[in-house]
Amino acid sequence: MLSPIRAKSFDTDFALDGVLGMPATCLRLSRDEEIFGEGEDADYVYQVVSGAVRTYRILRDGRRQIDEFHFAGDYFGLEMGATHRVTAEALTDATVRMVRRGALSDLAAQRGDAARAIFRLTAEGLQRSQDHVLMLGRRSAQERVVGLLLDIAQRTRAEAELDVPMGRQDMADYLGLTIETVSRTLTALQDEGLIALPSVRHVVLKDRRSLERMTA
Amino acid sequence: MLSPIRAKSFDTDFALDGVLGMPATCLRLSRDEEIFGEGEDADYVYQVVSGAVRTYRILRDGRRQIDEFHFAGDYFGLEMGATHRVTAEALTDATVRMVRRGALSDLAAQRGDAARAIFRLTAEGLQRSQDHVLMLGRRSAQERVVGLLLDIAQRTRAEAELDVPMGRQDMADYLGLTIETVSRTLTALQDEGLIALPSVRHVVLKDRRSLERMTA
DNA sequence: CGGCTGATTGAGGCTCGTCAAATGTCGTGG
DNA sequence: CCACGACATTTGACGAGCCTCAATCAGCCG
Repeated sequence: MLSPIRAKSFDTDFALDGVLGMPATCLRLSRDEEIFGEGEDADYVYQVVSGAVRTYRILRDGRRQIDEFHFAGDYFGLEMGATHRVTAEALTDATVRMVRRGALSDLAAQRGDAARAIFRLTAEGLQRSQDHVLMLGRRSAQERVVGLLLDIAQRTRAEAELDVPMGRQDMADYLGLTIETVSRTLTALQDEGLIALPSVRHVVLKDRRSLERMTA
Repeated sequence: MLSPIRAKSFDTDFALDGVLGMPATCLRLSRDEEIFGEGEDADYVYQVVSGAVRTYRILRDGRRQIDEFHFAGDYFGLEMGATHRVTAEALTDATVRMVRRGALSDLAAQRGDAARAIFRLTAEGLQRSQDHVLMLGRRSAQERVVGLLLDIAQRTRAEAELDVPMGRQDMADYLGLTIETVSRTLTALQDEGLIALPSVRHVVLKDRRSLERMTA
């Protein structure tokens, strides 16, 4: 349901990898470790090397909305503005590369392809966010859960069996649901024969055609 | 609740107005007239001159999600990719300027400030979309309606009394609610003394402080 | 003054949230 | 290897919030 950004971003990756690949500092993170916080100065841009990352915001009363999950190869933290608008944390043990924002804008000023690559990443983020809006505004709990599973499958290049790197609470906070509704929805999908749940963090898509029809 | 993009985009407006101001074709539209459709070739970029515009997507079964409302000065239709991902229609009678996408990318290639301006517009769109996600994922009907009213007030530079340019169905489809819930919520806000509704498309913010506290 | 469209109000139902309890999972230490 | 404890997930019962369907009302234009 969410847009297949990876297929389209090969040259993006290529253009930026020249930058982010070389002088980048690598961070090793353990699960739930914070990478940056909402409101902090945005000095760096990041790329997931391995593992996965969540970015989120919280309301005063504690309600949390996960903005996006970031998988290997994805960039994050490249919002405009001097400060981060979201908090970023490792979803699992992970390693990320970071580049100084200044280095990136220097590069963008020198090389048009790099500037275009950064622009494209931002535009793809916008598309993903718009898909997210559609999901939250107009889809049922079941459609949302299915949409997330298919999105994870696509972004992690999984076939039938997929590895869900986040817990139920993370899924709920991404989908605008509660943990109980996510759990119930997954067992309902299992009962309907659409998926199997060999373990909590593994899902088998047993009828991908039907699942995809639900999210169209 | 939504981000105050206008305050930050003065130089953006300035940089692009040089382009969009001169060789632009102007379209006069009457209410509900389509500007472009989802899936059509994205040949132009647009700016609202007067009136307002909605962009939206619809699911197969007719559910509609309004992506964004665009007011005077706002740009729209500048997604990457060859085709439009949303449909754009005039919310009211409106006039919009349009520039060929090719002209814009030529300019961006020549002038760094123009490229940066376009990038900034996209990044601001992303921020707005993220705010929308938070609203749809984690806010109650009342909080959503209040958020929209305050957003309209801000973007149209209204003080206490504001002009709501869209009907209840548009509000509902932006907020992920039904028309009845929007209507009931507005009368509830009126009963609580937080707003007044002198007419269907006019709202008076009677207690802005309380309203703002609801959306923080 | 009708007639049309859009908004409001009402009654009832369904989906999802809340609260609570049971069950499962995993790491740690015996 | 097993037992234990901490934590995550699942399940259940119930309620709230929002949706659906339907009727009424308000505004607007001929």
